[in-house]
Amino acid sequence: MTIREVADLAHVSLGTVSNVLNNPSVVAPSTRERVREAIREAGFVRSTAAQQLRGGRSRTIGVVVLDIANPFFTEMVRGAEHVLRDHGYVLMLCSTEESPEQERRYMRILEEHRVDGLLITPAEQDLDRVVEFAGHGIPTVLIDRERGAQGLCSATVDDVRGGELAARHLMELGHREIAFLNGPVTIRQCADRRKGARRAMRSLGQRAGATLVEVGVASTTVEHGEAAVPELLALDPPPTGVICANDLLALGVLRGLAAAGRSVPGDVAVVGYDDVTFASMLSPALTSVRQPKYELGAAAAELLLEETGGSGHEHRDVRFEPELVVRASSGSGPR
Amino acid sequence: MTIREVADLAHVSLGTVSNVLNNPSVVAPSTRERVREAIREAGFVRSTAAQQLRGGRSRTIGVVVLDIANPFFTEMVRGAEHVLRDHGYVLMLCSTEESPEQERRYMRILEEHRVDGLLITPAEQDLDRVVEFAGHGIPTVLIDRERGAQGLCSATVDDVRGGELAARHLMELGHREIAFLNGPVTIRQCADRRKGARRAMRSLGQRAGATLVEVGVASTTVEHGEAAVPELLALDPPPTGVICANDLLALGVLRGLAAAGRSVPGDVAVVGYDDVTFASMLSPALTSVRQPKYELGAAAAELLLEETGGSGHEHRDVRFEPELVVRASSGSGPR
DNA sequence: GTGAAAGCGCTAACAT
DNA sequence: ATGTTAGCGCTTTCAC
Repeated sequence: MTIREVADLAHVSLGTVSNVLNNPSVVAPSTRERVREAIREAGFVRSTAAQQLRGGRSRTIGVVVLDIANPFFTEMVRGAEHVLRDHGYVLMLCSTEESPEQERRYMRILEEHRVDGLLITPAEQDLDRVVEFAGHGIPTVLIDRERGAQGLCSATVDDVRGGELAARHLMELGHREIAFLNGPVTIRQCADRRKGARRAMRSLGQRAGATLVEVGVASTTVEHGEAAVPELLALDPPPTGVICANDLLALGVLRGLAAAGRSVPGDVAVVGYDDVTFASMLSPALTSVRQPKYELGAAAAELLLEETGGSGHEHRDVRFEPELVVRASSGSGPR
Repeated sequence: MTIREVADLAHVSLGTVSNVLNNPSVVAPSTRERVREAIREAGFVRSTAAQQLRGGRSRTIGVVVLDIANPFFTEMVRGAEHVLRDHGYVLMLCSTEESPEQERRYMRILEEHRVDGLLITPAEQDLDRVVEFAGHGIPTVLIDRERGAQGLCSATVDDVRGGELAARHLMELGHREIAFLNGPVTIRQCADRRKGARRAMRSLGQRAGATLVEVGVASTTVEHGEAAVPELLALDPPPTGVICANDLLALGVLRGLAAAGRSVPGDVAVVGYDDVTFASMLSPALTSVRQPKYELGAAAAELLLEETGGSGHEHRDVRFEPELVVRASSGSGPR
């Protein structure tokens, strides 16, 4: 079904059909109705691809996240979807599962699709690919990653601060042997949270003789968190507190600790990161660093729209502050 | 950057460039290399839109789910993404948030994008729109909704059975006043789970004088679950057990019950549905009806590929069985 | 083995 | 107010 066939059906030219679609006011009311009727009758649906070829816009936004299974990203995507759908965009969602290679593949495909914009939480340490992508003229907004010197926008949460909040909390409770269960530090969030924890360590912990030991896992999932528990427990001296790079890891740790017969917070205090919906309902309720997930996605989408809008856009970073939410899992100090 | 410019750069015709892209073996090795070099140099990225216009395929699959914030759908999408990405497809993800209107809007857009296939968990009761969509020649697979008489494929879990398992469990524990906290019954999952619960009621409960009261909410979210607690508690006689249409609702109920000072399972037993990852770690651990989420998405995607493949495809339903996972929240019977 | 040319469905500039 | 036309970037015959 093409515009051409609709035109024949309504006994007008193809240009007129295009006009009732894009510029109805210039068409005489009677013709307009006739054409609309023909469109309905024919079940005509215009082709975005053809529009795109002609006009250049694909009405499509690429969204690249680290892990669609993580409620953090899910909330973030929801925020972005809400603002973008109101502007007629549809999301091409890509979950890299923290693999730089998968990320490259997806970015390639998104470029082939000529997305009108890109929202990305990069899995890769250096931003060359993303900058290159943006250099091809596609508005790009980083999420959870500062734009740095690059000509990009970003929406971020202060992860260094967040890491600091978590570590400071455990130290103030009296913990001296703290483990940091971290994901790949190629991921900025992981690197920054660690950095913050270390900073808290230096400012508060040094005098007190506190130590921060890092345990790394390949991916920030429940499974990896659970699998890391033996290694955590084998540390010498054993940690009395564990900070997890996100709530998924923390959930795994809670599960692993329970399986190992350790009590939380009695034997080990646990702090997560993200404050996903279910964190407050876990057993024990998880102390976590809250991020404004929905707002982050929405802000990134707004930045993208602004940039797409064109005229006089200036790249900038919208920054949110994390907040420590204290619950049972961090207890009241080591025994 | 077009194929034309690449051709000029490599001093060949545009047709030859197309050949090295789509049919490299027919091009002489030396020319092929020259062209590839030009492609690299020029940073050429082909346009899916143009390919689509010519060839008809968009390399895009529409995925319409009820709620992206629900880990159930997230896992399902992951399953679908894994199989589809290996075939060069990218997903256009649309979350209707259980709104039929939003669903219609999204389906329209997906049709304009000429997606090569559609995976959908319908929010709307009747399938007319979906059938119409499929009638336009777009392979369509229903998820979590039986295909019925329509010429469609589907991947489903036996929700009637699941509802039955949940109700039977509570009755076997001795509960006689059971509430069913349900979402909109326009959603088949909700209707079927209720149906199963009622069936269990008839087969086991009648003699025992058990009753099943339904409380409905507008949307199956944590918030709605929590908000429904007062209504649940105001029931006369008050229920000793609550079955929730999904785990998100159950999580909300758990939270609301805690806020109201009721203990679970002491005062009220709670059963969820989906067995999302965090269900086992809630306090108390949630008894739930497990569904094979990832497999469901993957199976639907496979069906879609099969149908896209064309030749000799026969519509069918891939059916999975739910499984009751008993944990603390359902306790050992009413006191 | 390589090039020329038609046309996919649409928009927008221009002609009537 | 309506019609005509040139291309957007590509694939795919068909000729050379």
